[in-house]
Amino acid sequence: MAVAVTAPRRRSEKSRRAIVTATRELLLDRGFDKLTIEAVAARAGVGKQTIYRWWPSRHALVADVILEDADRILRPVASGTDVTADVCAWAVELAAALTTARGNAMLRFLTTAGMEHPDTAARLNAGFSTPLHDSLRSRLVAHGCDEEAARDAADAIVGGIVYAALTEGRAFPRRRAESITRTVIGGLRLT
Amino acid sequence: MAVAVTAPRRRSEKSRRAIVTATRELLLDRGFDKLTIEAVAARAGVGKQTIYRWWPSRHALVADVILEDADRILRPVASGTDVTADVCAWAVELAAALTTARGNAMLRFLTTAGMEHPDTAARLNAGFSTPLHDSLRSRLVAHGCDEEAARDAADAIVGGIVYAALTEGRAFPRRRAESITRTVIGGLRLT
Amino acid sequence: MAVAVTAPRRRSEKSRRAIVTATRELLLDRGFDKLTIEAVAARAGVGKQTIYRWWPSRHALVADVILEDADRILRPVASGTDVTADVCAWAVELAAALTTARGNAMLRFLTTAGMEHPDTAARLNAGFSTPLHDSLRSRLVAHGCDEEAARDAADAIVGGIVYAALTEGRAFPRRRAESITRTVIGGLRLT
Amino acid sequence: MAVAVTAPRRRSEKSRRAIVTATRELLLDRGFDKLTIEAVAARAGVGKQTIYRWWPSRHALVADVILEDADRILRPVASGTDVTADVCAWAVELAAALTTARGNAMLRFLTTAGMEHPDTAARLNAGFSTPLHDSLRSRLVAHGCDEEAARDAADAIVGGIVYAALTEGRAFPRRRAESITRTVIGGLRLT
DNA sequence: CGCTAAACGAGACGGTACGTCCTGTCTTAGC
DNA sequence: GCTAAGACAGGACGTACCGTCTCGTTTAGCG
Repeated sequence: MAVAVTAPRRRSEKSRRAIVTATRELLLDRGFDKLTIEAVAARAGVGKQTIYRWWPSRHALVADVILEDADRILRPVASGTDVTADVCAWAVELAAALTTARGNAMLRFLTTAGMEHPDTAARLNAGFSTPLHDSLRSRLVAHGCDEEAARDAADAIVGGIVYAALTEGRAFPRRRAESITRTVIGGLRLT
Repeated sequence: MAVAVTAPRRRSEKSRRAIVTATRELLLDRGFDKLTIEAVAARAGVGKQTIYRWWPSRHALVADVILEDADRILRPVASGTDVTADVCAWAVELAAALTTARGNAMLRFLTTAGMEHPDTAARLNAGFSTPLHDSLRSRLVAHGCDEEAARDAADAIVGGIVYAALTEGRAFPRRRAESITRTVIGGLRLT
Repeated sequence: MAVAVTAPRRRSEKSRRAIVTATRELLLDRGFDKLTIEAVAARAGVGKQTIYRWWPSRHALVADVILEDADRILRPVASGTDVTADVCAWAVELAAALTTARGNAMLRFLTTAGMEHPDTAARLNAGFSTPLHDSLRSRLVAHGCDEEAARDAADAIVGGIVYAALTEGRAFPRRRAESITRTVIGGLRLT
Repeated sequence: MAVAVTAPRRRSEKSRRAIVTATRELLLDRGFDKLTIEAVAARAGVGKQTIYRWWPSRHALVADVILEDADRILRPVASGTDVTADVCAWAVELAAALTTARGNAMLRFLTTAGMEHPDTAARLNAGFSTPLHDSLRSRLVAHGCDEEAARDAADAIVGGIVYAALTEGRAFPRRRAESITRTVIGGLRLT
């Protein structure tokens, strides 16, 4: 019988939101490695300790902020009659999200934030890469693609788009997302 | 008219090597964001100014170190009779390089180092992503693949492998690199 | 202050004692300026607020602790037949009290605690310096010494011993207290 | 022949003076325990590290400042024909110095600063108590007073005045310094 | 071959931010 | 209904590095 062993530390929701908001704002207009805990605290009108009390590191804080915004990027693949069309549309939408100023910035923070601390990396994978990959893969499987091929195709499509958005930045043209997707899907045997 | 384009900068090669070596060592055993100029200077037995004289920033220094090691990762695609076999072998080799302790670390530094400073990012792209992509793409074109399809396939294969190596780290199994590659190439019309 | 002795303050005597005891202990084994309210609260098993409710500052708390221990140091001058002998004995006893580990520590806290806040200084003077001075002075007056000379001699003896105990610490030899006392008293015209 | 083994660490005299001056000013208008290293650094226009590089603690810094001002208080006893007059004059001057706003403040810092750290206490004793005591004692010895009596008388006079200045603050009347001095000297056998 | 200017090692400097500790106030859960 | 427990805004601590700036000391290349 699960008794509430963990004391329900009376955390101030107001402070939490102020901190997350301040972090998001600073992240967008100064970039990840100009982001300092002191600046966040000052902008949020909060003591530094209140940040350190609830987040172990700057990376973890940024991770939380990004995860809160995850749904701007993560969308399910539509389940219409034409798989290829659905997947292409989804891919273009993904590319679009990753080439907005905000989305591209988020992608970079995402990559950097997970770099040093394995726990943060794991959380970010669970919140991003995995759902992204899974939604595509399961859509393909639902259309008769075998598991392994679906996984490979998902790797290729997601990897192709994300890696391009990472190296080419906002210059990556959305239509190439469609082009890549078609090339990969073309080789699969679908119903 | 004071030209003297080739300024005979009397730069000490000994110091340069000591700095690059010290940076590489510290990078591998402390990680990118624990790397400090002071630590590099101390380990190299060099004054801080000597570093600042020749490199504008920590990112640029790391970029140089990584580029010096680039050939551990970049290999041309073999030009045998079987394109698929050649590309698969190359892909597996790439995955292998990116999943060694050193290679995976380098991939992460590469990603992080290019994140803040556009110039550094450009140099790193020119030294890594571009050659990687090009060597694969040109091999495909040489086999009758049309330009656009070759580019897309190269995006999918390189992206798929690199992105997986980035998110899954050393756990990424090399055989999946082959599997991805086959899936993508399967859809192309090759001679 | 200190009128209404039986003030019906709904104050928990248990907490008061726990706080004072904890303060005394921390004072003796960490020193005055390592003494923190949080540490006192923790050791006394008391909320911080309970301390702040009854004492305005750290100095005041320490003052209370010291005043509770005052009788270890303050003794009346014996009223035997030989003034000089009585005063010398008293002086040696004072020096002894001020050169125990605890007494010397107390002397220092006493001095420091009164330094910043005038009210605290006044309370400490009333509890220490004044009684010390008065008991000596009145004994001398009782033996025919005129008021002014008695006051000066008391200043010289008390000051001489306390100042020496302050500057020389525990190294101050008790017999010098006697020697000083004899030198001063020697100049007075006593019955 | 002592070669200058110790490297002459190129310390900035300008910074040193700025720090000492800032400390003195803050000490006088905010008091010892409101004195913060950060405030000193800010007022001196200096990095905190520059303070920490040369002084181990706040107490040590204050000690230096006080010692630089020592000569405002320390004066030799005049060597005229009348010992009593010379000593009285000296005592009144001492009392005067200790009852100016600045002198009294210094006396308190002196006492507090030496409280926690034995090294600082030793330096301050060597710079203050000892010279004060010695100049008086040697003057007495020079006039035929035996060593032990001179030491006791010096203890009584210096202690009487300093202790009074400490407990009574600026209210201590200078003429009482003379009165105490006369009372003590009256008991000595001088030539 | 000796002069001279640069590059060098060392490290002090004014600063920024760190992560920790404590202050004094305010809130809440549990006896 | 008190009170311990402790979260909060704030501020100073002492440390680590930043990037700049002298200091002497090599050292390379020209004159």
